[in-house]
Amino acid sequence: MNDVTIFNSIKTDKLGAQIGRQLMRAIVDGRFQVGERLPSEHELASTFNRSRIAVRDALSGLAARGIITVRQGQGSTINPISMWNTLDPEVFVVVYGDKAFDQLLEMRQIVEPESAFLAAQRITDEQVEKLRPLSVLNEDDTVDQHVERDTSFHLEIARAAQNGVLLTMISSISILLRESRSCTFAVPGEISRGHKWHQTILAAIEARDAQAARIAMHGHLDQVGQALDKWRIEHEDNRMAF
Amino acid sequence: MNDVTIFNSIKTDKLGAQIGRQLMRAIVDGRFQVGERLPSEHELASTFNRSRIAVRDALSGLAARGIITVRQGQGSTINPISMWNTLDPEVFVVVYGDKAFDQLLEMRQIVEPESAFLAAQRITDEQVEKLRPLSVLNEDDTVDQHVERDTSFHLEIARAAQNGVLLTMISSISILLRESRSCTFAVPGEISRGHKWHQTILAAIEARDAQAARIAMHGHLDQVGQALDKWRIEHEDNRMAF
DNA sequence: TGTTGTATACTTGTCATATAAGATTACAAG
DNA sequence: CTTGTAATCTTATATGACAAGTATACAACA
Repeated sequence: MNDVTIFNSIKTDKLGAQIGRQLMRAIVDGRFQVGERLPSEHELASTFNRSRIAVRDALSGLAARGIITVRQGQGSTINPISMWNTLDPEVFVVVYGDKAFDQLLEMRQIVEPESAFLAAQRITDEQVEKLRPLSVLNEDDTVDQHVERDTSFHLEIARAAQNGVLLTMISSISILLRESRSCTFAVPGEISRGHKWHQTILAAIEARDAQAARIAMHGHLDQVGQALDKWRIEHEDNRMAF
Repeated sequence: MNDVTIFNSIKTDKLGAQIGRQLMRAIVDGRFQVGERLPSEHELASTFNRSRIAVRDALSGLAARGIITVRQGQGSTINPISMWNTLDPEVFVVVYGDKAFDQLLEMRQIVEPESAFLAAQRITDEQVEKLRPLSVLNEDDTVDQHVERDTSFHLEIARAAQNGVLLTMISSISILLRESRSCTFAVPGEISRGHKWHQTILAAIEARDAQAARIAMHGHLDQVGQALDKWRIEHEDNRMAF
């Protein structure tokens, strides 16, 4: 009855999702060209040796993510990548792999300082109280707890900015950022550095000093970028082994 | 055989999408609480007087957008709004209605100047050639053509910024912005003002002057905001009629 | 009292089969 | 060259069935 997770969760994916992933992988790998037609549902059912229902599940999943367009009587055609919903985590990991950290960080550096800026102008007293405990990073906690706390802190700031679109964007990024955060928190001394920056940001927001909040958030993200670089240098030899 | 579209396209939505929209509307209207269970597929099939297949289509659509979680043996439960993919156009229009223009514009003012900044630094000669014709706004074209051209121009700049995440964000916004653009282009003189700003932005990017590109994009969006205000004043009386 | 097994009823997941309806093609009729 | 039509692809929807996960109540047991 302890909190530690010993066993991995048993994978219980629906058939449609599994088939969908295989199809997505095939599309991303270029086995089907943009504009090309996929095999018919009947054919796919045969090749995967599953029912048409399962195949339809998979196809409707791909269609919902903008990857294909299904039309009655005509079949399924592959959409240009510009139509894909690459912010969907399922799509993102396949399209970008694990090496999108730089792009994500660059995006954060564009959006999050402004998020802090607006938050400092618009945050309510209630939201300040909610934000304060989230700013603490305790050395004794586990990596997962750090990731959780850090994510919540940045999300709460976005919420305080009182712009639903901004909040949605940042939370989309947050989901994709989980792995990156695990890496940076593994760098020695990063927790206390992160903690100090969080306090600086919090103080600026509490004081309703928008400019200071923007600058502090920018500095914080610079520090995150440096941590990411350090982590990479430390793990470069591992990658060379492959 | 002319280009002008006289007739509206016949709506040919799939049953699942229609049922899904009705369910989404019911959820947003608060007829079901967060965490609550939806009626079973069988019950829903009865109430909508459709097959279970159609209902399952609808539910899997909602699940793909993060609105509900479907679990075997347990039914479908409604997720907290933080899990909803509100960037999905289908979800966005229901959640935010038509009055999210301000939030969208604020988001653009955060993201797009940086998009132009990065584009000026990273654009290739080929991309400049693609961008140039898109910058032209011709007074003789239809509103739809303006919207199309304008959207492409801003998207191409985002593409030139060479950051997939940024591009995806801006294209997500673009889809939601279609209606807003139709409004602003209806304001007299707005086409030529937009044209001039586009030329300014293009020139800055062509000259690889990142600072100038950022400033120009910011000015352009300020002008769009003013146009939106003008449009609102002009249409205020119409809204009072309701 | 508290735990364990079990039956039961409810849920979604998957399947096979059939029919409706849109899309495409070829081709005959005018 | 256009129009109508049949054939044949495709997906859309319906029906009925069974498998399998989940929750609950309750008996059996310690």
